[in-house]
Amino acid sequence: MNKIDILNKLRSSGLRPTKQRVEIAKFLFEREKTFHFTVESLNKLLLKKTTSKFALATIYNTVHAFKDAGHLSEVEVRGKKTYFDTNVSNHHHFYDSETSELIDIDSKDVIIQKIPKAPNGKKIKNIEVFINLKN
Amino acid sequence: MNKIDILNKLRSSGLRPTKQRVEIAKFLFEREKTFHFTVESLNKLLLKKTTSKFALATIYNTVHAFKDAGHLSEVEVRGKKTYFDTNVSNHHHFYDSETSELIDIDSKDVIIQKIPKAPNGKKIKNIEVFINLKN
DNA sequence: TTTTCACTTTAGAATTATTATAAACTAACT
DNA sequence: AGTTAGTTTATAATAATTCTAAAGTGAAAA
Repeated sequence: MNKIDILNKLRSSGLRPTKQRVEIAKFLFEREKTFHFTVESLNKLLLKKTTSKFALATIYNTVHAFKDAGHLSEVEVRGKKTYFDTNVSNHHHFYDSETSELIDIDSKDVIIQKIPKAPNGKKIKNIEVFINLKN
Repeated sequence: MNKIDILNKLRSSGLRPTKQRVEIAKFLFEREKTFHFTVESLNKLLLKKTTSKFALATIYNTVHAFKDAGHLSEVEVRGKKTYFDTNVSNHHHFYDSETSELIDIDSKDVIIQKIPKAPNGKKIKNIEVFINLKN
């Protein structure tokens, strides 16, 4: 994903391409593999890998803006931290609480044969399968 | 579940049956249906339904002691709050984000046909299926 | 190009959920 | 009843996140 793509990605989601957003977008989306991070870890990485300065609130704002625009998905893990995932396709997760590591599971690799029907008047929005690991 | 059962439940899990624990246990376990709550909601309910006073920290301590003893299970939901569930059997959940309501799904009602094998050296501890609802 | 202005960033304060602390209290063994 | 280890309590501390108000900046209009 090159600079033009990044700018288009931002503009097409109604996000003004500011210096910070472009830097963060480049850092997040110019990579081959999917990437999991917390706001805290992203902050540290940006400090190390870029020359710009970022207020923590800006990182929160930007990450949530990307999430709302569908460029990131949010994964909540037992225990405080919220992770974000550059993989926005429908998929599931392993969670290794030893290492606090989140690992993608392709949706093809999980087949659910039977689910209950939604309560009256409700519909199913999505199904998340979360596989907790131990050693 | 009567008073004797409550006392046994506490004692058998190494919990000294203090006034607060007995009150909380009665409130949580003397009911037919499973019950979902947050520490905050439990605090409000205890204020309303009992005459004792409870420090918030006591509610946290007690709920976690019950959890550690296997009398409650913990369910984490996208968005800050941690819920507890008096249903400690293996089961799954609907989550209705409109009403912030958590609804049990019997494990019989979910059949998973295929899951990936755990990463190298890891084992699967448990699988949580979380069905998000919309209107 | 310059001006303008709504959208952004920033630093720091505020909020929220939870945990830690240390003193006062109490269940239960002697 | 006396002792003690486990408990409760109020309060402070912590951690993640959101809010605020001022300063800054894309980009549309002049």
